[in-house]
Amino acid sequence: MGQRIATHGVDAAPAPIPSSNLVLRALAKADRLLLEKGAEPLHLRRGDALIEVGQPLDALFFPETTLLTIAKGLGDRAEIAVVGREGFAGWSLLLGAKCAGHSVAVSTRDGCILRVGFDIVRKALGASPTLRIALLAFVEVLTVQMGTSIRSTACDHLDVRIARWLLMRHDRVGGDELLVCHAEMAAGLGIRRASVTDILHIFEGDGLVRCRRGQILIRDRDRLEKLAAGSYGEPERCYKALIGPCEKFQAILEGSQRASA
Amino acid sequence: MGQRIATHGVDAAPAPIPSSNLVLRALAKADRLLLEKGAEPLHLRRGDALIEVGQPLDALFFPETTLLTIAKGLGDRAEIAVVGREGFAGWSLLLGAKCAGHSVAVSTRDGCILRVGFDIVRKALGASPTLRIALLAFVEVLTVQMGTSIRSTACDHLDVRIARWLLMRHDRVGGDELLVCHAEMAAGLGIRRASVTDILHIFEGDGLVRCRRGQILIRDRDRLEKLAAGSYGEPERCYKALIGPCEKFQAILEGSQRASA
DNA sequence: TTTATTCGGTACGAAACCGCACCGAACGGG
DNA sequence: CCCGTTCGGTGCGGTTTCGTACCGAATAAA
Repeated sequence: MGQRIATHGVDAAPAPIPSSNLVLRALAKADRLLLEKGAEPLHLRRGDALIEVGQPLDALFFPETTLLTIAKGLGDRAEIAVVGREGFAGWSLLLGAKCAGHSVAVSTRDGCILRVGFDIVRKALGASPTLRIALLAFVEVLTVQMGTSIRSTACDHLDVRIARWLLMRHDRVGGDELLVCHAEMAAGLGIRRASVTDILHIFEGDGLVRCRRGQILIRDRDRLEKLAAGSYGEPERCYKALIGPCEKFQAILEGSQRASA
Repeated sequence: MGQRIATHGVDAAPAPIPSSNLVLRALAKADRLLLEKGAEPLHLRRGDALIEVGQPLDALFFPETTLLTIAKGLGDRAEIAVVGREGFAGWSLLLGAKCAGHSVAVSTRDGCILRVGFDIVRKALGASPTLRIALLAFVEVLTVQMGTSIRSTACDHLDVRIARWLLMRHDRVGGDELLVCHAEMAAGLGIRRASVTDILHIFEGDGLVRCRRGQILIRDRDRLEKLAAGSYGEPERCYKALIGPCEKFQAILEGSQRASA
């Protein structure tokens, strides 16, 4: 609730070109320039809200070094997707919506994001048929991710759901360190904070993770994947097939995000 | 499973034109004809599988008098969406996917559906820019529906989830009669069959529904909506805003679906 | 009509989670 | 360095939901 609304344009750093966003990187050079030219780089802080439910949508947001949490609901707010620099937020715009059906907020340390106003997007889409195809591919990945979430939430026990949550974060962050508190995880998953603590303890006892205050270190990714088997992996394979190689989405280029300390 | 794979073309009834599918009806006349001309009407039976996970996608399916269940998962299969004649299945094709990421099956009494092969769709999309916009609008509605499902599944108790399930079916069916068995509901929701039975009894005691074997009668829709408040309604409002009026998706034209008895 | 199958009613112990609440430790701001 | 705040560890009773299983009734098939 004490969420700052992102103040567009403030802290406008020099535009990082070429962007490190993987969707932009996967574009044909001409298409990429169409978007990057009109892009407005924003420096955001953890907790900043980019999109609030019901507000008009007017831009796409391409994370550079941030992680975005897409959430839904007023009282009980639950995460419906997580987007790092392998994707973008605001896709509803491409599908014809005028207002946001969910909220988007920054959920990692401070970082950068590219904002592309919709007038620019529209013009670019008009100029390039291949651009639309590329952007819609990520929407497909998202629907797969959401479908997997539904199934997992409905059928899986908390340990599996938490493992999945950790893996998805891990994919989208440089290094093995996740900066989250248990309460944040619990809210995203729609469960008790204490349940998160309990299960993380079990994970820690098994050597899967290592926890400190506000931080979780991933120590044995393979076994986490094994634990989440059936509920993890499909969206990632889908991404690879439609957009490009990912492994860990962050592994492709490292080193450009150690600027916050 | 004992699912029949749909045998395309068999039982090809005379093409019902204009279609009773609401997405097609909402199209501009020219756009609609583009699709309907190449449409192949299929008569399907309950349980028929239209799309199986991993198989190549090659068509869109516009329900006329059927209800489609979109499901995900191998062992534990859960419903991720339900589509009646207010929408269509196979949307991943519009987003660039070549293979199905989920399964689609018929889940009401026998009925009709229009199959439009993707070569036709592609040609039509090339010829009409407005057609793409119209079809993508339904994808937006679907993402909203899926997001709502995630939140509901994560945060709501079973009675609310079941109420939501009933309402969504009721919206997409002519009349107040749902033809489902408890086991089917349970599978879709990823819960126990006995839990469904128990909660339906409570609903029945409150006068919300009336149950017979393989059938549920909706008796007090208003109170069902009140019960599901917060988890029901948003996708429907979204539909109205993007595609057209709906109220109950079936209320618009009645009478054409009493042909199965 | 008879028979096989599906469907729903019911029960009961066990497990998973929840709600709540308390408390110390770690951390950040003054 | 002190103090207010956030974060995590922990406990416990209470629900909710599960797993499983059995059995009669309704229905479809023979």
